[in-house]
Amino acid sequence: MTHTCIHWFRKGLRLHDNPALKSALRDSKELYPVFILDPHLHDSTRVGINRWRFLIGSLKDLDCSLRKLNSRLFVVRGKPEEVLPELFDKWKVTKLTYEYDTEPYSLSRDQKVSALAKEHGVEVTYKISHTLYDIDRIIEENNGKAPLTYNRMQAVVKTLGAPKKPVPAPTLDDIKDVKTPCSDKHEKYGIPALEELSRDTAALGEDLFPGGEQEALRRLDEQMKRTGWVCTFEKPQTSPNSLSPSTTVLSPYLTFGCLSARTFWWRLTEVYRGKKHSDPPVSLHGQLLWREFFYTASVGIPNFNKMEGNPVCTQVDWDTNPEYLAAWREARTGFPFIDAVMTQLRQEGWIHHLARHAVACFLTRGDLWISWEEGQKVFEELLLDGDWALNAGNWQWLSASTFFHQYFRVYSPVAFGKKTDKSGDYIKKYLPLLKKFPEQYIYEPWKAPRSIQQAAGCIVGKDYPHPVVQHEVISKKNIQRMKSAYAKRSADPNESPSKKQGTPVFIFFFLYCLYFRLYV
DNA sequence: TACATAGTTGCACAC
DNA sequence: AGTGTGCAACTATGT
Repeated sequence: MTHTCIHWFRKGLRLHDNPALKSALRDSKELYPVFILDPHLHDSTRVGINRWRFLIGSLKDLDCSLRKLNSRLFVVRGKPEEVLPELFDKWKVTKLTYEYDTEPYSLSRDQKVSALAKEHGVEVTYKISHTLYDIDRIIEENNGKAPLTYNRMQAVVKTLGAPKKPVPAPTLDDIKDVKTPCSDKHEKYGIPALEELSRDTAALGEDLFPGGEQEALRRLDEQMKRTGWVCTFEKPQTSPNSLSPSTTVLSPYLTFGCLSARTFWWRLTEVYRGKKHSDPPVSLHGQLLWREFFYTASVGIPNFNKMEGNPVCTQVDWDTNPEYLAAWREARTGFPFIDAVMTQLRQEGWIHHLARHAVACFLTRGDLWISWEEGQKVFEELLLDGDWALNAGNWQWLSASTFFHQYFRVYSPVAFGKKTDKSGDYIKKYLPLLKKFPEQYIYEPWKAPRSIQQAAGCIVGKDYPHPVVQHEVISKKNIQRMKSAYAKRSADPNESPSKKQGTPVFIFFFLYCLYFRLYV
């Protein structure tokens, strides 16, 4: 019991399965739980209103839980590399603990902070608890490279065994010898109000997915009670356009670390025990492994959130088209399914994974031929579960740039939604303007005769836009553009140095070498 | 080395 | 309603 310790919450906004916090409690006499509002991360041009609300909810919940342990949360405003050294001095800190974070910004930030801590005589301890495994170990186990297929990922993970068991949340007994100095002077470390962070609070809808660990654990309990559903869960069989979510919506809680992935994993293991159940990649365990897969890729592949300089990403001549991009972002492409999904995304901050597929394919290789990096930015702003690694990885997947290569499989902005919602109830919910269109035209209102448009009280071209593109025509053209991008990829050894050369070139080179070995 | 195989979730159309 | 096909034909991995 010697240290005065700051536990620095960044992600990992929870008490359960928080080994770094446990480590802080083990040998400290004073504890300051700190969250830093970092202008780099918490920037209102990049964080939408729903994500602000989720973050604030999570901080309130964390503060509440800490107060039950006779402690509290200190919310500090400023750059970590500036405010932490000040706090080290002010509070006479001797130890700093935090959860390991693999994002490039976090790694360089933490490196700077660790150096500063050393200068201030502060001991640094960090623990891995955001992911199921130590991501660096996965890469090591795969000969220093990130697996590029899920199959390979599974093989590698198998050698590592099951993920570690989660660490229980600290109790009053754990904290009884550790004090958190609290006084009125500390009021400046309060949790921010939404108005402090964002201007357009009027745009807020209902709080469907409140932030915080308690809500995360409640939601987990609720989902895990559905044992039959959990055991038969197959992601591709869930619906992208049901009126209420067809999946768990635990992703925002995993992103912010309100829920530990290992806690989720082991709860699933309990539910599965002794029962027939689905398996990865489609099962719920499989979903957690997908998360791990993209985290591994994001660590092992340089420039993972970019096309240029990303060695595994197919280089594509995407168009710069601000009009198309705005139409997509603002839900006015003229394709009701696409616009409904984009509306749900903006209003609620969560859309089904397959809905993400449909709009991502539409923006990139399917229709609008706009770079996946543009889509990535929009998702990062609007998704509650916007996660650096998963967002970059999935955008590469859907644009057939990395991981997925069957670019000729194109989602139809008309047909895809019909498979699970023939009558278009989802469209009618999010685009009430179209709610009087008959079923026959709800996915393609521009095909409705004028009289039907009039009866529906919605004229295409006036009240609702014409489709921005002709999908049947443009998607065929785009497949050919993808084909030529792939042709360049396999022809250019600089782009993929590990790839074999064009076969004829290789054969000539081989014969050339053979000739010299034998005759020179 | 060369080839086979699989790949979480495409679509349209036939039967 | 489910299954099979053509579409044009990709890559990473395993053997």
